[in-house]
Amino acid sequence: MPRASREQQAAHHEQILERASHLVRERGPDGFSVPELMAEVGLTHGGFYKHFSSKDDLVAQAGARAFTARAAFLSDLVTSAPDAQAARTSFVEQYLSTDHRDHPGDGCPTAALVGAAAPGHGEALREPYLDGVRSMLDSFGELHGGRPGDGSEDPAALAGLATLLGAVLLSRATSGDALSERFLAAAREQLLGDPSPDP
Amino acid sequence: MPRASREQQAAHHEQILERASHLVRERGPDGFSVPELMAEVGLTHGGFYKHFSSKDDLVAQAGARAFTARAAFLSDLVTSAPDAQAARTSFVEQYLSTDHRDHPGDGCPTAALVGAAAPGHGEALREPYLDGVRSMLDSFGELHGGRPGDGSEDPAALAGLATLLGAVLLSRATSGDALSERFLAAAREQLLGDPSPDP
DNA sequence: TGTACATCAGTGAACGCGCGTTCACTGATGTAC
DNA sequence: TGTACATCAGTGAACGCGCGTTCACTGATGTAC
Repeated sequence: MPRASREQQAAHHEQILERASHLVRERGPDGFSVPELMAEVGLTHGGFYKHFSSKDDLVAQAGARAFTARAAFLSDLVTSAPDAQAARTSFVEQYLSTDHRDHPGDGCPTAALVGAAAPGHGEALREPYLDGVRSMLDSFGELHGGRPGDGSEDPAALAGLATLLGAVLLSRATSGDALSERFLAAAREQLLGDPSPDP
Repeated sequence: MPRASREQQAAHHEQILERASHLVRERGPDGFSVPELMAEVGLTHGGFYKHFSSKDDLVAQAGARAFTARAAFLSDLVTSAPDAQAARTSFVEQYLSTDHRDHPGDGCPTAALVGAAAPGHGEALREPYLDGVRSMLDSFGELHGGRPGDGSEDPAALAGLATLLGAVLLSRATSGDALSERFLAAAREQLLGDPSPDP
């Protein structure tokens, strides 16, 4: 496959970035290799550098893309709810679902990348991560009844996000044990006052 | 240094394990190499396999050691408090301190290893992690007024741990930004009803 | 519209590197008498 | 207590491997006339 058309090239770029945005959430920046990623998209590794200047560059873009995709998903979820109370319930129940626990690659990048954004793990994800956290605090803060754009100063939104994120990470780390579902249920109970199980 | 005495060998074993228990919390199981670890202890890498059968074996033991050391630290902290209420305050304030945020290598392994214990990252840490979470739930549950040994069924302890862990991880991921301290303060406020800043 | 040619997306071999692990070797330690 | 010798903790060169990255090459694409 030498010399793809511009259309094909754009499609390949899109496929690489899309696949990477899932892989980086599933396994972290060091959990997949450039040859592996390219093979999954049906290409060979050499062409990678026609699309990205380095793996770090790819990781930064894939991270940013994960946050954008997640924001769109949450926006849809909130828009399709009849009122703010229902939206908040949907938000929390989706976040604390076993589906979200079991599919980090399709899920919240704030949770999936929290380790990779910490100091000592490179700078690639730092800026997209901070933007993503602020955006999530804003959406969650509004559902809490806060003023738009004030999520990052609303203690209820900050503590609520910590509870959601802590519960899903603990639930993933204890997958297969009875504790896993209990973390999800306990966080749901605290945030919604509703101990109803996963549907 | 050929043929160390039994005393020296035991001391080396201890030093390797101790250093590894910090490194694995600071950087994760893949964040340090065997040659690096051995050099930090003043030895060469070849001798490593006289002490451990593989790096995975070391990681499992170093993880278990981190949980044991942490349990001892928390036990001291609780014992030195005048009553259960004061112990609970100490526990939460230590957990949500900037010192704990900035020194993951000396801190809570439940937080530091939450990513490495999740599925798809090897089995080495699975068992020590589950034991560690249960032990932490038990101590925290008792301070909440629950019955001894029932922490893993107490929703307040489960949600409380999720909030603590989520806050410290988000605080680490946003280090250097104003958000970092806000996560700690918001979680402290929720768990203690006390928004007082880090001393 | 047709032709000649420059461009460049993708290929696959090759690079240097650090990893986990192995192993022949060294020489002080620990033991047997 | 002294001597002879087997043991084995630690050394350091070497292994195969997969990584990120480079590069000469290919040949269809896209452009200029």
